[in-house]
Amino acid sequence: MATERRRATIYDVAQAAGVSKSLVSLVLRDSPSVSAPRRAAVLAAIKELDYRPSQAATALAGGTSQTVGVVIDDYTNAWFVELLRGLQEGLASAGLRIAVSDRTLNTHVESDPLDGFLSTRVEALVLATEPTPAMRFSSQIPVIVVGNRATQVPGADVASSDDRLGTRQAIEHLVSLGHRNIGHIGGGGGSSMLRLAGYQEAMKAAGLDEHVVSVSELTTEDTGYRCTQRLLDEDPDTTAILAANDSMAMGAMAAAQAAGLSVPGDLSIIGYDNSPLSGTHLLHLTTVDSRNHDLGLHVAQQVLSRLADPGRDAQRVLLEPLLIERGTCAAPRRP
Amino acid sequence: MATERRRATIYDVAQAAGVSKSLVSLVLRDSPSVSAPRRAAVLAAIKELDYRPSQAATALAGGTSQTVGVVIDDYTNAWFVELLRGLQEGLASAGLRIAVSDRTLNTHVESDPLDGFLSTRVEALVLATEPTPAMRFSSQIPVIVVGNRATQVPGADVASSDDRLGTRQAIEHLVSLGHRNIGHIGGGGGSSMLRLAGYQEAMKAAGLDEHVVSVSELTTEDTGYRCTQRLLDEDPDTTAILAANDSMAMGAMAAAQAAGLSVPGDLSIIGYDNSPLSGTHLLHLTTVDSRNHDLGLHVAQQVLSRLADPGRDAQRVLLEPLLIERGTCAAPRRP
DNA sequence: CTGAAAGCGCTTACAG
DNA sequence: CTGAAAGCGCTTACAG
Repeated sequence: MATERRRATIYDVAQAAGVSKSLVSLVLRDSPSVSAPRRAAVLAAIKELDYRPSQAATALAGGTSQTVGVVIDDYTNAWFVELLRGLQEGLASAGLRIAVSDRTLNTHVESDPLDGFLSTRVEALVLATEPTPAMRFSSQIPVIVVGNRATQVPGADVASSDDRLGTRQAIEHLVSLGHRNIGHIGGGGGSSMLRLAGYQEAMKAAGLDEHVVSVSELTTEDTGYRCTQRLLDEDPDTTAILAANDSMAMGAMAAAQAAGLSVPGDLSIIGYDNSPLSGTHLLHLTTVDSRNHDLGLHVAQQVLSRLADPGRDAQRVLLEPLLIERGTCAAPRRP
Repeated sequence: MATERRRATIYDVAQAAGVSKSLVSLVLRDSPSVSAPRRAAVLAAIKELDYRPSQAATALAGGTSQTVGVVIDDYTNAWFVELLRGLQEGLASAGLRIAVSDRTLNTHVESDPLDGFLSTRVEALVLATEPTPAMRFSSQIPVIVVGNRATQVPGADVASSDDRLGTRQAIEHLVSLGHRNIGHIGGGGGSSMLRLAGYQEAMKAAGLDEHVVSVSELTTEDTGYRCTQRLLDEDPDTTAILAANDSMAMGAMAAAQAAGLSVPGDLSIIGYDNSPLSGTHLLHLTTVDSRNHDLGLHVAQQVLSRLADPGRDAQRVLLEPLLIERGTCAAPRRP
């Protein structure tokens, strides 16, 4: 029944509750200046009519979308999930919702995911991706860049994990186990460069020779496999490998297996990201946790403080990563 | 410069282009009844002013959001990615965009992701998740259920892959290799039940005894590991395992490894989903492809045809899955 | 094509 | 608290 009836509006609710339209609006926005009985009457009418405020009308009349746009690279990248969760948690109390745009998903449709967000009039823009030229000049709205990026966005806040420190910790762990022949496999991008730098610093500090292999910009399981093959080929005495991320570490494990090397007996491996993958029985991978959930929470704070004070100086948040010891590291057989 | 200026509206564009407001509106919606020179003038003004139509105003005035809401379980589930891509491709030509809501993400915030979508006035709802009670009565708007679900939504279209056929194909493949002791590990949910049924049918058809192990509703790597341990414990003569999905298959590989069994030498394993995981060097897993991209395309067609003809009968689409042969199956050592 | 007008469903003061 | 009013930025006929 009532299938053909049009959607209930605020007028219908007011009429059903026997109050004014303004009062309904006040109840909707949780105004304290509404008496309990009237509030109850309005809520009852809302429920009765299955009324839901039109987001379009609310946004247009209120002049605010109450939405934060988030651009990510690709849904398949697991680190976004925890980031989004933290971000949403931190924003929810302020009544802000998030809208997510996958860059690869939109690539065939719009020139830039930014377009949609600007039409939506998002309150702020969170870029968990390498900023495109258009994103560098988004002006008007607050921008928070998440992660270590090659491109700078003028005036934007930045929040990231201290990738350089993370790989330094990983190398120190391997060195403390007695490893001296430690290779690094990596790819391109801002994070990869910092992780490489941390590796180099720590190796230098320990008085050890570097051995870095990279076969492409990508940091996939396949490139990890190929990098490891080359690394083991170039230096068969390698006893440990630090990968730029868990996917590459997974590839390293496959290459070790193919070479007849046991992990961690013959070869120790450390990943990066503490992805769901790394916690599996099959990998049980020692890795570095970037604390993406915490990062999301910090980003939420940056969004809120920026909205409260649009004129404030740009902030930088740098989180300390955590080494997660699991089963892929051991003392080398031949130190 | 122009930092403090308010956003350009359709009035500003009209004025800058020296035309009427109505004409701008026509250009925005690609009306053919606009002369080339005027259209060019309007487009130039739009570019000049960096004008972007307000989505809220467009939706409110036009009475249509041009948005399709998609509810998924969890961003970490890789099969959604291809589904979303196909869906978006199929919807883009009709000018429809998609909005995605992650159920676990929203669980702490709204009672139901449906609320947000109804406020947005989405044109249609795509449920790639087990429908909640609220979703069963969404009424008014078209609903398309994707995947094999335990719950029915009255009047909704359904699109899914033929899971039962998929596991049947998998078992037939194992049988043709000479396996007779084939176990199945699974969990709960609509897909799992159908995959189980396909296993049972094929085993029966081949005159073989079933051996099914399930330790929980979940179909994770961990449950796959534990199911396999139990299965091997209950029947050490098992030569092949069919898992309800790739994650469980990964757990099976870990359990085989822990038990000192080589894959596929001692034990053949087949997964399901053809996830990115299954294609890695480390797994190189034989699996079944559900053709999720195609599924997304079909769902898009269902959305469009339903919007074109709201009164049409509910449709069912059932896609034939594809067995992907990789490296985890071989003839059994002891047939 | 133009131009004036009404309306989409809300929010926001504001006088009572 | 109410009630009438203006306005958010568009779309949609409609007379010219």
